[in-house]
Amino acid sequence: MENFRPEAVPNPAVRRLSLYLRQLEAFKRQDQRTISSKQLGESLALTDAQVRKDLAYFGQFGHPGIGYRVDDLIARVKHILGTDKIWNVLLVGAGNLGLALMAYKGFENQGFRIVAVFDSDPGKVNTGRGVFVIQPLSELQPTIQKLGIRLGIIAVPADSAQAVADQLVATGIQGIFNFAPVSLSVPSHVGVSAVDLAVQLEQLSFLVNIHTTAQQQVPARDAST
Amino acid sequence: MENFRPEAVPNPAVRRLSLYLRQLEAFKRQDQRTISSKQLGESLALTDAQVRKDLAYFGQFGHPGIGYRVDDLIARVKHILGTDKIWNVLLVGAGNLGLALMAYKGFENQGFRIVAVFDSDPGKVNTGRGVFVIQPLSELQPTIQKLGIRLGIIAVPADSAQAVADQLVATGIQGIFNFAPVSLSVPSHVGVSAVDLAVQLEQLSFLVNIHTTAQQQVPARDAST
DNA sequence: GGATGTGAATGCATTCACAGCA
DNA sequence: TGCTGTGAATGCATTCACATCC
Repeated sequence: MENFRPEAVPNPAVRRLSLYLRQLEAFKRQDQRTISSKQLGESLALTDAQVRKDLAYFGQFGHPGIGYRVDDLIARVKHILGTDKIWNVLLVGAGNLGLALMAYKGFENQGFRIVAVFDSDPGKVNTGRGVFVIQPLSELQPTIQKLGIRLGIIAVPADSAQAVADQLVATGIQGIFNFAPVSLSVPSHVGVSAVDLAVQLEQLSFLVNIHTTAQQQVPARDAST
Repeated sequence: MENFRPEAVPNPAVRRLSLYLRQLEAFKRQDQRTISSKQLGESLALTDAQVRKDLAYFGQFGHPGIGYRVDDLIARVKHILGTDKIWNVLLVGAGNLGLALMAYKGFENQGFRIVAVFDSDPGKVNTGRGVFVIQPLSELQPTIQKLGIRLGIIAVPADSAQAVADQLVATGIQGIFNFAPVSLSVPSHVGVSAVDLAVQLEQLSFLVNIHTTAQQQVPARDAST
């Protein structure tokens, strides 16, 4: 088995591993058996050296003169990322976002299965949403134990997110996927991954503003058609 | 006005600027008039030096011996990020995710207003979804010009995302907020910000796996209570 | 005294360039 | 020859530490 020291792997390399996996699956769909670091890099606008170094953090997967065997690399990357098996996941928050997440097919494809849904609103509890029955938060602990849940998704408003996180941590959950626009504080043994729409929107706004401003510096001499 | 060279600003600093803004608004709600880099940093688990350096990339906003005036800094950061005015935004894709985005109040609060919704499915076109009427993609160009839209959100399946991006670029859109799990390729004058659930999930899975593995190295001697 | 802004020093990530293997 | 894996060199971001100002 590949053996690597996680603390020696740069964070950006782990991010890119996900991108490699997706490209590899695309290449596989096109029946490509083998791929070079150059090809894989070009498909993602990265250098070949970057690709090789990233993969080498995790083990020796390539074959000099040949490249990487696509099937093999997919399997290895999935194993490294932990997506070679099913994760049972719970969802807290059955608002608009929660509903969209319940309906989202992508989770299942990636090996993440939402198996329980919770909401603090008594009006929502025990109503069915698709295949899910919404439970009260008091059921967190027994449900987690019964179903062997290790990951939780937080899709509640900002002001209750930290409280929900605390509850999840108390039940022994190991990872939190946070959609609320706040930085959660959790013990170091709990993993957190966040989707922060506010931050992303502001980044986009900043990017566009820069371009617009740069344009203004070269006053818009209309040279069209 | 503050004047900074965008190319001299590290990307991570721009990300953190968004976080600073959110904290500043929280401090303002608690009627705090002034804040030091130390306070601001602690609230986000960053060092004071980091905060000062980040802000200094954009101008001189602080007062030695005093700190930063909260109101003032909020206004300046908003101006830098470009969220001190309303952005008209269009949305392509009226599936589950699109519906959630239409219902999401956070956009409006941040100064992003969805003013038009498009979908390629003829069965959805001209149906109303809340306050929105879904238009066919053929209406992109005229709508963008009529409403002065500069940003587009892509909430369509992976296999049509690049085609939609190409159409948006062709209409002269300046920024794209991409929810589809693909790396879009667009000209360099078009800004892209992406939310990639697949990548985020895999990061979380990786994080949790590391902790689990580390735990296994010290075999679970139960020392509870 | 209490705080900012910033050059200098450190640390981390990427790129280079090449030895070595199929 | 073609390609990987990797030490060495570079480049970028963070942290330190201090001159400066209210």
